[in-house]
Amino acid sequence: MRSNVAKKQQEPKSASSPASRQYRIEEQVGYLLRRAHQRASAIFQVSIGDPNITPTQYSSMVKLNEYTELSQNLLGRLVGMDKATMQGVVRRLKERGLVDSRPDPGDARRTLLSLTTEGQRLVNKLLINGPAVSRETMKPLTAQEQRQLLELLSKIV
Amino acid sequence: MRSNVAKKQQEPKSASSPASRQYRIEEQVGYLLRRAHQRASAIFQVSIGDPNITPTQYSSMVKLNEYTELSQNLLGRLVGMDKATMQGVVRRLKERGLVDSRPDPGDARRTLLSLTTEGQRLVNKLLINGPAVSRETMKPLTAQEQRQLLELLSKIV
DNA sequence: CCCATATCGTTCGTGTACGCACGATGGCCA
DNA sequence: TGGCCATCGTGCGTACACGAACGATATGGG
Repeated sequence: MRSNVAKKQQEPKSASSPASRQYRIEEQVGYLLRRAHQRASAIFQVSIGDPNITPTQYSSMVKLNEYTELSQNLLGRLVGMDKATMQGVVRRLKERGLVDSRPDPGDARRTLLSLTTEGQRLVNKLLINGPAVSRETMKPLTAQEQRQLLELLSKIV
Repeated sequence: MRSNVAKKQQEPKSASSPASRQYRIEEQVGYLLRRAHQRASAIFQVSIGDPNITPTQYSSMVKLNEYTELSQNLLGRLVGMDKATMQGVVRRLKERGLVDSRPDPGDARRTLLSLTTEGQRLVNKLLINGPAVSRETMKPLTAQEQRQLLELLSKIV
């Protein structure tokens, strides 16, 4: 057994705070979002069906599966990723043969991305587990709370 | 002006889906948590008052301000960070002279961490802006929705 | 008392995440 | 038409995030 969080002399300060509501880091949105995101990622990793696919790689592939072909920049906007971040995600997907690219014939600045046959096969397999991942993440909530959470998150994104 | 998201021939597939509710990546918790966390971090960065302090560094310093002295591992548990992640966070705070460390006299495996005088001064300055960061992040929500969101997030962390 | 087991902190490898600067290209308007 | 400005992709630097492996230390049960 470990000692219970902290030794006697290490107890939190500010035991007697005035009427002003004290600031607790555990009650701040940013902190809770970070923790919740960590847990969601962990659940994704064990439940999606392929330990080598990350959440961002998954959402990129899902979007490419919807649109067939997209420029790297547009894909980034659709999945909410910085172009510098997108760069790395796409590079790794290409290295694994899941995504292909070709220059845009109409705009020399752009690269058009698409799923390879293997990429399509993989996404369609992972999509089967997608709902289970979300279900597991929101397991502690009632059905109504789950709807509420999604709605509230949509508003602050 | 940019073309509106996608060209004609690039419209999403599965236009006619059967009665089965289709799977939209934008409606999945994990996806929304990632986006919301991104936005929260961006707001933190511009509103906390020091562009060189990150959210994780901030929460570590706030906890050290509460407990005066903590082992690196315990601090990590209190702020929800992996020990490998904690390592880097602490190293950077020490390099900037905000945190000090000494070996635990009672346990040779542990390192005790504490804020330096400068670290204390900085945290107390940042703590003034803390509430504003949370307020700005939840600005799109009503007061009731804000309470709901915090409660729901607490349940799934 | 000694050894199996656990904890603590470090290091390595991989993967997001983003600001910034860069060169190439494209679009618009004077 | 020529030049200005935006966009696209890349590269670099910094910072979280975590699994895995490691050596040192601590602890409890036989």
